[in-house]
Amino acid sequence: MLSLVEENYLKAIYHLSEGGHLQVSTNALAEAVHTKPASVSDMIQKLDRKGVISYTKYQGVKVTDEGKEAALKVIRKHRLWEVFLVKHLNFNWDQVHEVAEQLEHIRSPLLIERLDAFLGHPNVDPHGDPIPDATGAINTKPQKQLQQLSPGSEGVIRAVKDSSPEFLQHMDKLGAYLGAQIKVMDKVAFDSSMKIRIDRATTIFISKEVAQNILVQEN
Amino acid sequence: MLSLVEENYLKAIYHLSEGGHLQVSTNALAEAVHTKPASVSDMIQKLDRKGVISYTKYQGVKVTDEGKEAALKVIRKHRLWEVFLVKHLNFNWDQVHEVAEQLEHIRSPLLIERLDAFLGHPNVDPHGDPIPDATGAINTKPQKQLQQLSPGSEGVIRAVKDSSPEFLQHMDKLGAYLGAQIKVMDKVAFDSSMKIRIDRATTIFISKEVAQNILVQEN
DNA sequence: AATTATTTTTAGATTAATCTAAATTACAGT
DNA sequence: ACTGTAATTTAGATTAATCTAAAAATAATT
Repeated sequence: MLSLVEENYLKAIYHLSEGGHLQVSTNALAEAVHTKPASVSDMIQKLDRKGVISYTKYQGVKVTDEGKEAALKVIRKHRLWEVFLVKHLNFNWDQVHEVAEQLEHIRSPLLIERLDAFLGHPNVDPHGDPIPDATGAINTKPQKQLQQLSPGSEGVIRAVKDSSPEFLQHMDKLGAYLGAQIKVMDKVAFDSSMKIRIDRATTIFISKEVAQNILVQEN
Repeated sequence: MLSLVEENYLKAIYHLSEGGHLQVSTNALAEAVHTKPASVSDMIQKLDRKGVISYTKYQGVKVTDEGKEAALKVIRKHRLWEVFLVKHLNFNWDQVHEVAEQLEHIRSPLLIERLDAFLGHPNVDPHGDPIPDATGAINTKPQKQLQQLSPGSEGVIRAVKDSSPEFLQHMDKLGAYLGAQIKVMDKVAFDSSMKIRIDRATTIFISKEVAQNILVQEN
Protein backbone atom coordinates (compact mmCIF):
# COMPACT_ATOMS: atom_id res chain seq x y z
CA MET A 1 0.00 0.00 0.00
CA LEU A 2 1.40 3.35 -1.01
CA SER A 3 1.22 6.47 1.11
CA LEU A 4 -0.28 9.63 -0.26
CA VAL A 5 3.18 11.07 -0.76
CA GLU A 6 4.41 7.97 -2.54
CA GLU A 7 1.38 8.14 -4.83
CA ASN A 8 2.34 11.68 -5.78
CA TYR A 9 5.90 10.68 -6.61
CA LEU A 10 4.68 7.75 -8.67
CA LYS A 11 2.18 9.84 -10.59
CA ALA A 12 4.87 12.44 -11.33
CA ILE A 13 7.24 9.73 -12.58
CA TYR A 14 4.51 8.32 -14.79
CA HIS A 15 3.76 11.71 -16.29
CA LEU A 16 7.39 12.75 -16.75
CA SER A 17 8.16 9.44 -18.44
CA GLU A 18 5.17 9.94 -20.74
CA GLY A 19 3.44 6.79 -19.70
CA GLY A 20 6.47 4.76 -18.68
CA HIS A 21 8.69 5.14 -21.73
CA LEU A 22 11.48 7.56 -20.78
CA GLN A 23 13.88 7.44 -17.87
CA VAL A 24 13.14 10.16 -15.32
CA SER A 25 15.99 12.10 -13.72
CA THR A 26 16.25 12.89 -10.05
CA ASN A 27 16.33 16.64 -10.63
CA ALA A 28 13.30 16.66 -12.92
CA LEU A 29 11.37 14.66 -10.37
CA ALA A 30 12.44 16.94 -7.54
CA GLU A 31 11.06 19.91 -9.41
CA ALA A 32 7.81 18.13 -10.23
CA VAL A 33 7.07 17.20 -6.63
CA HIS A 34 8.50 20.41 -5.17
CA THR A 35 11.21 18.82 -3.07
CA LYS A 36 15.00 18.70 -3.14
CA PRO A 37 16.96 16.12 -5.12
CA ALA A 38 18.21 14.59 -1.87
CA SER A 39 14.65 13.80 -0.81
CA VAL A 40 13.96 12.27 -4.18
CA SER A 41 17.00 10.04 -3.88
CA ASP A 42 15.65 8.63 -0.65
CA MET A 43 12.16 8.19 -1.95
CA ILE A 44 13.00 6.47 -5.22
CA GLN A 45 14.99 3.88 -3.31
CA LYS A 46 11.94 3.17 -1.23
CA LEU A 47 9.66 2.99 -4.26
CA ASP A 48 12.15 0.65 -5.91
CA ARG A 49 12.07 -1.62 -2.86
CA LYS A 50 8.28 -1.60 -3.08
CA GLY A 51 8.50 -2.71 -6.68
CA VAL A 52 6.61 0.11 -8.36
CA ILE A 53 9.62 1.60 -10.12
CA SER A 54 12.97 0.25 -11.27
CA TYR A 55 15.95 2.29 -10.28
CA THR A 56 19.66 2.07 -10.95
CA LYS A 57 21.88 4.57 -9.26
CA TYR A 58 22.69 7.68 -11.27
CA GLN A 59 20.55 6.38 -14.15
CA GLY A 60 17.12 7.66 -13.19
CA VAL A 61 13.92 5.64 -12.81
CA LYS A 62 11.13 4.02 -14.79
CA VAL A 63 7.74 2.75 -13.62
CA THR A 64 7.25 -1.01 -13.56
CA ASP A 65 4.04 -2.66 -14.78
CA GLU A 66 2.83 -2.72 -11.21
CA GLY A 67 3.72 0.93 -10.79
CA LYS A 68 2.00 1.89 -13.99
CA GLU A 69 -1.18 0.22 -12.79
CA ALA A 70 -1.05 2.12 -9.51
CA ALA A 71 -0.34 5.42 -11.27
CA LEU A 72 -3.24 4.92 -13.65
CA LYS A 73 -5.59 4.30 -10.77
CA VAL A 74 -4.69 7.65 -9.27
CA ILE A 75 -4.96 9.39 -12.62
CA ARG A 76 -8.35 7.79 -13.18
CA LYS A 77 -9.58 9.18 -9.88
CA HIS A 78 -8.11 12.60 -10.55
CA ARG A 79 -9.82 12.92 -13.90
CA LEU A 80 -13.16 11.55 -12.81
CA TRP A 81 -13.25 14.10 -9.99
CA GLU A 82 -12.41 16.83 -12.47
CA VAL A 83 -15.39 15.83 -14.56
CA PHE A 84 -17.58 15.95 -11.48
CA LEU A 85 -16.33 19.38 -10.46
CA VAL A 86 -16.89 20.88 -13.89
CA LYS A 87 -20.10 19.18 -14.86
CA HIS A 88 -21.95 19.23 -11.57
CA LEU A 89 -20.34 21.88 -9.38
CA ASN A 90 -19.77 24.47 -12.10
CA PHE A 91 -16.06 24.77 -11.66
CA ASN A 92 -14.09 26.20 -14.56
CA TRP A 93 -11.62 23.84 -16.06
CA ASP A 94 -8.70 25.89 -14.74
CA GLN A 95 -10.01 25.72 -11.16
CA VAL A 96 -10.28 21.97 -10.86
CA HIS A 97 -6.70 20.82 -10.67
CA GLU A 98 -5.88 21.85 -7.12
CA VAL A 99 -8.98 20.24 -5.67
CA ALA A 100 -8.63 17.10 -7.77
CA GLU A 101 -5.08 16.76 -6.43
CA GLN A 102 -6.63 16.19 -3.05
CA LEU A 103 -9.63 14.12 -4.10
CA GLU A 104 -7.49 11.69 -6.10
CA HIS A 105 -6.14 10.22 -2.87
CA ILE A 106 -9.48 9.19 -1.39
CA ARG A 107 -9.42 5.43 -0.95
CA SER A 108 -12.66 3.71 -1.80
CA PRO A 109 -13.06 1.47 -4.81
CA LEU A 110 -16.83 1.61 -4.40
CA LEU A 111 -16.82 5.38 -4.40
CA ILE A 112 -14.87 5.67 -7.60
CA GLU A 113 -16.95 3.12 -9.48
CA ARG A 114 -20.17 4.80 -8.35
CA LEU A 115 -18.82 8.19 -9.30
CA ASP A 116 -17.86 6.84 -12.71
CA ALA A 117 -21.40 5.55 -13.24
CA PHE A 118 -22.94 8.77 -11.92
CA LEU A 119 -20.92 10.73 -14.47
CA GLY A 120 -21.99 8.39 -17.26
CA HIS A 121 -18.63 6.66 -17.72
CA PRO A 122 -16.89 9.63 -19.30
CA ASN A 123 -13.73 8.86 -21.25
CA VAL A 124 -12.14 12.27 -21.15
CA ASP A 125 -11.68 14.89 -18.45
CA PRO A 126 -12.54 18.58 -18.91
CA HIS A 127 -9.11 19.22 -20.44
CA GLY A 128 -9.65 16.49 -22.99
CA ASP A 129 -7.25 14.03 -21.38
CA PRO A 130 -8.37 10.40 -21.51
CA ILE A 131 -9.69 8.69 -18.38
CA PRO A 132 -8.31 5.17 -17.80
CA ASP A 133 -11.00 2.56 -17.21
CA ALA A 134 -11.23 0.46 -14.06
CA THR A 135 -8.65 -2.00 -15.41
CA GLY A 136 -6.20 0.78 -16.27
CA ALA A 137 -6.81 0.57 -20.01
CA ILE A 138 -6.50 3.97 -21.56
CA ASN A 139 -7.86 5.27 -24.79
CA THR A 140 -4.71 6.23 -26.52
CA LYS A 141 -6.05 7.84 -29.66
CA PRO A 142 -4.97 11.47 -29.43
CA GLN A 143 -7.48 14.23 -29.30
CA LYS A 144 -7.19 17.02 -31.80
CA GLN A 145 -8.81 20.37 -32.11
CA LEU A 146 -11.59 20.06 -34.65
CA GLN A 147 -9.96 22.95 -36.40
CA GLN A 148 -6.96 20.76 -37.24
CA LEU A 149 -8.92 18.19 -39.24
CA SER A 150 -9.01 18.32 -43.00
CA PRO A 151 -12.09 18.02 -45.20
CA GLY A 152 -13.34 14.48 -45.54
CA SER A 153 -12.10 13.22 -42.17
CA GLU A 154 -14.51 11.99 -39.53
CA GLY A 155 -14.43 11.69 -35.77
CA VAL A 156 -16.25 11.92 -32.46
CA ILE A 157 -16.53 14.93 -30.17
CA ARG A 158 -14.72 14.03 -26.97
CA ALA A 159 -14.30 17.28 -25.07
CA VAL A 160 -14.39 21.05 -25.17
CA LYS A 161 -11.60 23.35 -24.11
CA ASP A 162 -13.83 26.23 -23.13
CA SER A 163 -16.49 25.14 -20.71
CA SER A 164 -18.08 28.53 -20.08
CA PRO A 165 -21.88 28.58 -20.04
CA GLU A 166 -21.84 30.78 -23.15
CA PHE A 167 -19.84 28.30 -25.14
CA LEU A 168 -21.79 25.31 -23.90
CA GLN A 169 -25.03 27.02 -24.81
CA HIS A 170 -23.68 27.68 -28.24
CA MET A 171 -22.74 24.02 -28.56
CA ASP A 172 -26.26 23.08 -27.61
CA LYS A 173 -27.68 25.40 -30.21
CA LEU A 174 -25.48 23.84 -32.86
CA GLY A 175 -26.61 20.36 -31.85
CA ALA A 176 -23.04 19.44 -30.91
CA TYR A 177 -22.60 17.26 -27.84
CA LEU A 178 -19.98 14.96 -26.31
CA GLY A 179 -20.05 11.76 -28.31
CA ALA A 180 -21.54 13.28 -31.44
CA GLN A 181 -20.28 11.88 -34.75
CA ILE A 182 -18.92 14.61 -36.99
CA LYS A 183 -17.55 14.85 -40.52
CA VAL A 184 -15.65 17.79 -41.95
CA MET A 185 -17.37 18.76 -45.18
CA ASP A 186 -15.41 21.86 -46.06
CA LYS A 187 -12.80 24.22 -44.64
CA VAL A 188 -12.31 27.85 -45.59
CA ALA A 189 -8.60 28.57 -45.82
CA PHE A 190 -9.14 32.30 -45.46
CA ASP A 191 -10.61 32.35 -41.94
CA SER A 192 -10.31 28.68 -40.91
CA SER A 193 -14.08 28.41 -40.50
CA MET A 194 -15.61 25.05 -41.31
CA LYS A 195 -18.68 23.32 -42.61
CA ILE A 196 -19.30 20.13 -40.64
CA ARG A 197 -21.96 17.45 -40.63
CA ILE A 198 -23.25 16.16 -37.29
CA ASP A 199 -24.49 12.59 -36.87
CA ARG A 200 -24.82 12.27 -40.65
CA ALA A 201 -27.87 14.46 -40.33
CA THR A 202 -27.48 18.22 -40.06
CA THR A 203 -24.82 20.36 -41.65
CA ILE A 204 -23.64 23.54 -39.92
CA PHE A 205 -21.04 26.27 -40.17
CA ILE A 206 -18.69 26.99 -37.31
CA SER A 207 -16.07 29.70 -36.82
CA LYS A 208 -12.37 29.09 -36.20
CA GLU A 209 -12.85 30.01 -32.55
CA VAL A 210 -15.48 27.35 -32.11
CA ALA A 211 -13.50 24.76 -34.05
CA GLN A 212 -10.50 25.35 -31.79
CA ASN A 213 -12.50 24.69 -28.69
CA ILE A 214 -13.92 21.36 -29.77
CA LEU A 215 -11.72 18.31 -29.24
CA VAL A 216 -12.33 15.28 -31.43
CA GLN A 217 -10.94 11.82 -31.87
CA GLU A 218 -10.51 10.81 -35.49
CA ASN A 219 -12.00 7.53 -36.65
CA MET B 1 -3.84 25.72 10.16
CA LEU B 2 -4.60 22.31 11.59
CA SER B 3 -3.23 19.07 10.22
CA LEU B 4 -5.53 16.27 9.25
CA VAL B 5 -4.66 14.43 12.43
CA GLU B 6 -5.29 17.47 14.58
CA GLU B 7 -8.66 17.93 12.91
CA ASN B 8 -9.58 14.39 13.89
CA TYR B 9 -8.65 14.98 17.51
CA LEU B 10 -10.60 18.21 17.59
CA LYS B 11 -13.67 16.65 16.06
CA ALA B 12 -13.53 13.82 18.58
CA ILE B 13 -13.24 16.29 21.46
CA TYR B 14 -16.19 18.23 20.13
CA HIS B 15 -18.34 15.11 19.87
CA LEU B 16 -17.33 13.67 23.24
CA SER B 17 -18.02 16.99 24.94
CA GLU B 18 -21.44 17.10 23.26
CA GLY B 19 -20.83 20.36 21.49
CA GLY B 20 -18.32 21.85 23.87
CA HIS B 21 -20.13 21.46 27.19
CA LEU B 22 -18.42 18.63 29.07
CA GLN B 23 -14.76 18.15 29.93
CA VAL B 24 -13.19 15.33 27.92
CA SER B 25 -10.80 12.90 29.58
CA THR B 26 -7.53 11.74 28.12
CA ASN B 27 -8.54 8.09 28.16
CA ALA B 28 -11.88 8.67 26.47
CA LEU B 29 -10.18 10.67 23.77
CA ALA B 30 -7.52 8.01 23.30
CA GLU B 31 -10.19 5.44 22.66
CA ALA B 32 -12.08 7.70 20.27
CA VAL B 33 -9.08 8.39 18.06
CA HIS B 34 -7.59 4.90 18.43
CA THR B 35 -4.35 5.93 20.04
CA LYS B 36 -2.74 5.55 23.45
CA PRO B 37 -3.29 8.01 26.29
CA ALA B 38 0.37 9.04 26.07
CA SER B 39 -0.12 10.20 22.49
CA VAL B 40 -3.20 12.12 23.50
CA SER B 41 -1.30 13.89 26.26
CA ASP B 42 1.18 15.15 23.71
CA MET B 43 -1.45 16.18 21.21
CA ILE B 44 -3.74 18.06 23.57
CA GLN B 45 -0.82 20.18 24.69
CA LYS B 46 -0.18 21.10 21.11
CA LEU B 47 -3.85 21.85 20.45
CA ASP B 48 -3.92 23.98 23.59
CA ARG B 49 -0.92 25.96 22.34
CA LYS B 50 -2.75 26.45 19.06
CA GLY B 51 -5.72 27.87 20.94
CA VAL B 52 -8.43 25.49 19.78
CA ILE B 53 -8.87 23.78 23.14
CA SER B 54 -8.27 24.77 26.71
CA TYR B 55 -6.38 22.26 28.77
CA THR B 56 -5.32 22.06 32.38
CA LYS B 57 -3.20 19.14 33.42
CA TYR B 58 -5.07 16.16 34.80
CA GLN B 59 -8.39 17.96 34.28
CA GLY B 60 -9.21 17.07 30.70
CA VAL B 61 -9.98 19.45 27.85
CA LYS B 62 -12.73 21.61 26.37
CA VAL B 63 -12.98 23.21 22.93
CA THR B 64 -12.61 26.98 22.77
CA ASP B 65 -14.85 29.12 20.58
CA GLU B 66 -12.20 29.04 17.91
CA GLY B 67 -11.94 25.28 18.20
CA LYS B 68 -15.67 24.84 18.04
CA GLU B 69 -15.75 26.80 14.81
CA ALA B 70 -13.04 24.61 13.30
CA ALA B 71 -14.76 21.41 14.46
CA LEU B 72 -18.07 22.51 12.99
CA LYS B 73 -16.45 23.17 9.64
CA VAL B 74 -15.19 19.61 9.52
CA ILE B 75 -18.53 18.24 10.66
CA ARG B 76 -20.28 20.30 8.00
CA LYS B 77 -18.08 18.81 5.33
CA HIS B 78 -18.50 15.29 6.66
CA ARG B 79 -22.28 15.50 6.63
CA LEU B 80 -22.57 17.19 3.27
CA TRP B 81 -20.47 14.44 1.72
CA GLU B 82 -22.67 11.84 3.36
CA VAL B 83 -25.70 13.40 1.73
CA PHE B 84 -23.94 13.32 -1.61
CA LEU B 85 -22.95 9.67 -1.24
CA VAL B 86 -26.44 8.55 -0.31
CA LYS B 87 -28.50 10.73 -2.59
CA HIS B 88 -26.37 10.66 -5.71
CA LEU B 89 -24.08 7.65 -5.49
CA ASN B 90 -26.57 5.23 -3.96
CA PHE B 91 -24.58 4.43 -0.87
CA ASN B 92 -26.42 2.93 2.09
CA TRP B 93 -26.48 4.79 5.37
CA ASP B 94 -24.06 2.41 6.94
CA GLN B 95 -21.52 2.61 4.10
CA VAL B 96 -20.96 6.34 4.09
CA HIS B 97 -19.09 6.99 7.29
CA GLU B 98 -15.71 5.57 6.34
CA VAL B 99 -15.56 7.45 3.05
CA ALA B 100 -16.87 10.68 4.58
CA GLU B 101 -14.08 10.43 7.17
CA GLN B 102 -11.67 10.90 4.30
CA LEU B 103 -13.64 13.43 2.28
CA GLU B 104 -14.15 15.71 5.28
CA HIS B 105 -10.49 16.72 5.15
CA ILE B 106 -10.50 18.05 1.61
CA ARG B 107 -9.57 21.73 1.77
CA SER B 108 -11.51 23.93 -0.61
CA PRO B 109 -14.07 26.46 0.58
CA LEU B 110 -15.37 26.79 -2.96
CA LEU B 111 -15.88 23.06 -3.26
CA ILE B 112 -17.90 22.78 -0.11
CA GLU B 113 -20.13 25.74 -0.91
CA ARG B 114 -20.76 24.42 -4.41
CA LEU B 115 -21.49 20.97 -3.05
CA ASP B 116 -23.91 22.46 -0.57
CA ALA B 117 -25.75 24.25 -3.37
CA PHE B 118 -25.70 21.16 -5.59
CA LEU B 119 -27.35 19.17 -2.80
CA GLY B 120 -30.00 21.85 -2.31
CA HIS B 121 -28.69 23.17 1.04
CA PRO B 122 -29.73 20.14 3.07
CA ASN B 123 -30.00 20.64 6.82
CA VAL B 124 -29.69 17.06 7.92
CA ASP B 125 -27.40 14.21 6.89
CA PRO B 126 -28.68 10.72 6.04
CA HIS B 127 -28.64 9.79 9.74
CA GLY B 128 -30.73 12.83 10.59
CA ASP B 129 -27.92 14.76 12.22
CA PRO B 130 -28.03 18.49 11.57
CA ILE B 131 -25.60 20.07 9.10
CA PRO B 132 -24.02 23.32 10.35
CA ASP B 133 -24.30 26.19 7.89
CA ALA B 134 -21.30 28.01 6.42
CA THR B 135 -21.03 30.23 9.49
CA GLY B 136 -21.09 27.25 11.85
CA ALA B 137 -24.64 27.88 13.01
CA ILE B 138 -26.37 24.63 13.79
CA ASN B 139 -29.99 23.87 14.13
CA THR B 140 -30.08 23.41 17.84
CA LYS B 141 -33.68 22.46 18.42
CA PRO B 142 -33.41 19.17 20.27
CA GLN B 143 -34.55 15.97 18.67
CA LYS B 144 -37.08 13.94 20.60
CA GLN B 145 -38.37 10.47 20.17
CA LEU B 146 -41.73 10.73 18.47
CA GLN B 147 -43.02 8.62 21.30
CA GLN B 148 -42.38 11.48 23.74
CA LEU B 149 -44.69 13.97 22.02
CA SER B 150 -48.19 14.55 23.31
CA PRO B 151 -51.38 14.66 21.25
CA GLY B 152 -51.78 17.89 19.33
CA SER B 153 -48.10 18.68 18.95
CA GLU B 154 -46.47 18.86 15.54
CA GLY B 155 -42.97 18.43 14.19
CA VAL B 156 -40.71 17.22 11.44
CA ILE B 157 -39.05 13.84 11.15
CA ARG B 158 -35.32 14.46 11.43
CA ALA B 159 -33.75 11.07 11.96
CA VAL B 160 -34.22 7.43 12.86
CA LYS B 161 -32.41 5.60 15.60
CA ASP B 162 -32.57 2.22 13.95
CA SER B 163 -31.21 2.34 10.43
CA SER B 164 -31.55 -1.34 9.59
CA PRO B 165 -32.98 -2.15 6.17
CA GLU B 166 -36.02 -3.74 7.82
CA PHE B 167 -36.91 -0.61 9.71
CA LEU B 168 -36.28 1.66 6.76
CA GLN B 169 -38.51 -0.45 4.58
CA HIS B 170 -41.22 -0.20 7.19
CA MET B 171 -40.79 3.58 7.24
CA ASP B 172 -41.22 3.63 3.49
CA LYS B 173 -44.37 1.58 3.72
CA LEU B 174 -45.81 3.99 6.26
CA GLY B 175 -45.02 6.93 4.02
CA ALA B 176 -42.70 8.35 6.67
CA TYR B 177 -39.51 9.95 5.40
CA LEU B 178 -36.86 12.40 6.60
CA GLY B 179 -38.37 15.86 6.51
CA ALA B 180 -41.97 14.71 6.66
CA GLN B 181 -44.36 16.92 8.62
CA ILE B 182 -46.17 15.02 11.33
CA LYS B 183 -48.87 15.73 13.87
CA VAL B 184 -49.75 13.54 16.83
CA MET B 185 -53.49 12.88 16.67
CA ASP B 186 -53.84 10.47 19.52
CA LYS B 187 -51.79 8.44 21.97
CA VAL B 188 -52.83 5.24 23.67
CA ALA B 189 -51.69 5.33 27.27
CA PHE B 190 -51.95 1.57 27.61
CA ASP B 191 -49.31 0.56 25.08
CA SER B 192 -47.87 3.93 24.03
CA SER B 193 -48.92 3.36 20.42
CA MET B 194 -49.89 6.45 18.48
CA LYS B 195 -52.10 7.76 15.74
CA ILE B 196 -50.22 10.31 13.66
CA ARG B 197 -50.95 12.37 10.59
CA ILE B 198 -48.26 12.71 7.92
CA ASP B 199 -47.99 15.82 5.76
CA ARG B 200 -51.54 16.81 6.74
CA ALA B 201 -52.68 14.06 4.43
CA THR B 202 -52.65 10.46 5.63
CA THR B 203 -53.29 9.21 9.12
CA ILE B 204 -51.57 6.04 10.37
CA PHE B 205 -51.08 3.98 13.50
CA ILE B 206 -47.62 3.19 14.80
CA SER B 207 -46.44 1.01 17.65
CA LYS B 208 -44.38 2.21 20.60
CA GLU B 209 -41.32 0.52 19.12
CA VAL B 210 -41.63 2.46 15.92
CA ALA B 211 -42.41 5.72 17.73
CA GLN B 212 -39.25 5.30 19.78
CA ASN B 213 -37.10 4.95 16.73
CA ILE B 214 -38.28 8.07 14.98
CA LEU B 215 -36.65 11.34 16.00
CA VAL B 216 -38.57 14.54 15.46
CA GLN B 217 -38.07 18.22 15.96
CA GLU B 218 -41.09 20.01 17.39
CA ASN B 219 -42.38 23.09 15.64
C1' DA C 1 42.58 13.04 -21.59
C1' DA C 2 42.26 16.21 -17.91
C1' DT C 3 39.73 19.38 -15.56
C1' DT C 4 35.62 21.71 -14.50
C1' DA C 5 30.77 21.74 -13.86
C1' DT C 6 26.59 19.42 -13.00
C1' DT C 7 23.92 15.82 -11.17
C1' DT C 8 23.14 12.50 -7.82
C1' DT C 9 23.80 10.23 -3.59
C1' DT C 10 25.05 9.84 1.34
C1' DA C 11 25.44 11.45 6.10
C1' DG C 12 23.45 13.58 9.76
C1' DA C 13 19.56 16.64 11.61
C1' DT C 14 14.77 18.00 12.05
C1' DT C 15 9.62 17.71 12.56
C1' DA C 16 5.18 15.39 13.35
C1' DA C 17 2.95 11.67 15.23
C1' DT C 18 3.23 7.75 17.41
C1' DC C 19 4.72 4.07 20.92
C1' DT C 20 6.40 1.65 25.60
C1' DA C 21 7.81 2.04 30.10
C1' DA C 22 8.34 4.68 34.06
C1' DA C 23 6.98 8.44 37.04
C1' DT C 24 3.50 11.33 38.82
C1' DT C 25 -1.08 12.91 40.20
C1' DA C 26 -5.86 12.18 41.42
C1' DC C 27 -9.45 9.45 43.40
C1' DA C 28 -11.95 6.05 46.26
C1' DG C 29 -12.59 3.10 50.16
C1' DT C 30 -11.64 2.08 54.35
C1' DA D 1 -6.01 10.68 56.75
C1' DC D 2 -3.91 6.70 54.43
C1' DT D 3 -3.21 3.66 51.01
C1' DG D 4 -3.92 1.24 46.78
C1' DT D 5 -5.72 1.66 42.17
C1' DA D 6 -6.64 4.11 38.16
C1' DA D 7 -5.71 7.92 35.19
C1' DT D 8 -2.46 10.94 33.34
C1' DT D 9 1.87 12.81 32.14
C1' DT D 10 6.87 12.57 31.07
C1' DA D 11 11.02 10.48 29.16
C1' DG D 12 13.12 8.31 25.61
C1' DA D 13 12.66 5.66 21.06
C1' DT D 14 10.79 4.94 16.49
C1' DT D 15 9.05 5.87 11.71
C1' DA D 16 8.12 8.69 7.59
C1' DA D 17 9.31 12.52 5.08
C1' DT D 18 11.90 16.17 4.71
C1' DC D 19 16.18 19.29 4.77
C1' DT D 20 21.40 21.09 4.42
C1' DA D 21 25.99 20.21 3.60
C1' DA D 22 29.39 17.30 1.92
C1' DA D 23 30.99 13.46 -0.90
C1' DA D 24 30.83 10.76 -5.06
C1' DA D 25 29.71 9.91 -9.83
C1' DT D 26 28.65 11.41 -14.37
C1' DA D 27 28.74 14.71 -18.12
C1' DA D 28 30.73 18.58 -20.60
C1' DT D 29 34.55 21.51 -22.25
C1' DT D 30 38.61 22.67 -23.42
